[in-house]
Amino acid sequence: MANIREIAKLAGVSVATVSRVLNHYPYVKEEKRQAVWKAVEKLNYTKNINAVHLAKGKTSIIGVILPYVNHPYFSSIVDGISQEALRHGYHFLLFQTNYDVQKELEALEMLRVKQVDGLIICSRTISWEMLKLYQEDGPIILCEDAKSCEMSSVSIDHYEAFMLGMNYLIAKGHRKIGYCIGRTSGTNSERRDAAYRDALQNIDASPREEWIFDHCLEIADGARIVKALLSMEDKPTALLVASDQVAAGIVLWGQKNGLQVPENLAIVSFDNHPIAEALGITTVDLPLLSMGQKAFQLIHDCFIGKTTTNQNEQLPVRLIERFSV
Amino acid sequence: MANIREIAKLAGVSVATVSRVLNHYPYVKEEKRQAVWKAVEKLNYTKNINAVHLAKGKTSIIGVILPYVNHPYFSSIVDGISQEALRHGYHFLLFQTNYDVQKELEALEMLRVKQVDGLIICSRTISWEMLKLYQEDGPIILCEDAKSCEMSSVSIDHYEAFMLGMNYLIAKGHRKIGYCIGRTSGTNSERRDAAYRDALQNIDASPREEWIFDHCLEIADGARIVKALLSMEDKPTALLVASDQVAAGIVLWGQKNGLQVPENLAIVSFDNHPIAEALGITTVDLPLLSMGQKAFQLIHDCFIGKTTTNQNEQLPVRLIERFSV
DNA sequence: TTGTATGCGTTATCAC
DNA sequence: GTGATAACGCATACAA
Repeated sequence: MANIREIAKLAGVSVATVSRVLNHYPYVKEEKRQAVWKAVEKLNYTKNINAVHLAKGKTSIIGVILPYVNHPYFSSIVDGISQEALRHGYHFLLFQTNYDVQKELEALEMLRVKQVDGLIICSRTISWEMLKLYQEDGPIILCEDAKSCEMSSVSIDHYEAFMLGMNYLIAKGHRKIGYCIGRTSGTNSERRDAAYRDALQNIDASPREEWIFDHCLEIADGARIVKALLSMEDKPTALLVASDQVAAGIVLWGQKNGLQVPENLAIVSFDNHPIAEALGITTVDLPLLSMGQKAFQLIHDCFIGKTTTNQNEQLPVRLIERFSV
Repeated sequence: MANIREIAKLAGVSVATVSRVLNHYPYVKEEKRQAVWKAVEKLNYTKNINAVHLAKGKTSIIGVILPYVNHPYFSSIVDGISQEALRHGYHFLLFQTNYDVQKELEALEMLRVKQVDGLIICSRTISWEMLKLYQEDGPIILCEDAKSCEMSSVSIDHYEAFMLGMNYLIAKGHRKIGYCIGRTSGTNSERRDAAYRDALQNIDASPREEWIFDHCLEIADGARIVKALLSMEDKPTALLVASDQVAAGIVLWGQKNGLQVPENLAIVSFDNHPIAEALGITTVDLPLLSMGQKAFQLIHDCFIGKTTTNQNEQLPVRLIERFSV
């Protein structure tokens, strides 16, 4: 593979001039410019991008940390990041962690070793304290409210979203309300839980731990929820379901097992993915694509020095009324 | 940021020895090894991976080309690639092309400039001829049958899969059969179309172009299909649907509009994603996760020199009988 | 076992 | 405008 020196020799100029031509500098005599391009053509030359990375000390690659790529919630975010990165000539490495701290640490190491210029963390297990150790190695953007820990973030106001759902259910007369969630730990989940409890307190009702269902991620989990509900003596009359996928599962397995939505159980879910529309599920629209785009924009602002302070953006949500309540 | 030279100085050894320690070479005296690690610790040293890439001439990064990341079909494949890459200490860059040839070319360039060591192409628009120009730059694995163009591939036998579905429908007495597909071009789509026509020929039936629905990708497309079917005078009695997502859309929008599955329309779909089980849709299981894993394994075999010839693997499919026929 | 010297392919500085 | 040459940070062949 030809390198810049061979080009220089063939074109009869110095490597510096070749570099200038290749990088579209002004102030190169036209005839030399021509000669360089001719040599490039002739030797079928391409830059070795690793050399560029080394010389420049940056890669134009960002890292994206997420637990699962094969889930609509996260692949929507990735979609947004991807679109925006492409527009700015950036690439991204995907780190699928399955919420394993070891894997999260490995991804963070990529920032230290300069494999990536920055990091977007869609969801995490690792602690904020640990995270902050890597802040000096490059910009990190979190997809959760990180104002209190003094890191940059773009997030959905999950408290507001859950509150919206709760108040809607309450307005429709429900008092026995439970919820389904992917995991109970994590900033976003904790905010949702807080909204749940606050909303119940507002109507002098108390939360019921057995109405809170953990590990709800995909359609198949709906079967488990339905089964659990059916075997309960004192059932909730309504459920907030933190993923349209799970809500769909509940609706569909409910149909088969005599638990009708909304007759026997009201549901408000979250995301507003196509499946919710198809099933007529009332859902809170979460701007996941926008969040991905915004996350990249924030990190890019750091790269170009537009931003030096921590930014914390919140994206609005809205309830979409359909027929599951 | 400290570099290897500073470590060498502080530890009182040469850079070569530092490198040996860092890369776990044998034949380094224990006390020097200790000294090096102590210096590493003290200066909070990390390798600059770009320098490693430059010196080694490789990156341990592969590129993955796909049209959409936010679609279960593709994110399943990515999941497989991701899992397997991680096991072998590789990372991957995702190139979302939206089937845009320009973007596909940009991704291929990453192979030329040594940004990636190899490429997995999940789906493409670009021609085989163009693709072959990049073969000399590194291994390329296609997720489609590429035997005839002499490139490596791991694929699902979509001809067999479609034939399986067709014969099942035919055995159930259907003769008026159409199909839904993501796009009509592409190796995989062409193989499916061939199976469709061959199967009909076997029963002396002829294909009906108006029963072939293009651009079927996600749930929402089901609404369009249902509408089209309802306005047809001469309807098909059965449909092969190349994605569970679309099949789900047809079932759900059909319910709302008086087109019952299977009473008015039989459906066999493909993928065997959770939504198909939830809706009781008879589907052909496609091993997408395995395909992703296998794709990485093939490319890895090239890296370690285990394979020099083109490999063409086919993964088996199986029909899962449920209640949509 | 260890050190020296060189290569990897650019970019960037500085003198002319 | 242009060319030498020094970084960039590491791996490795070769010599000792």
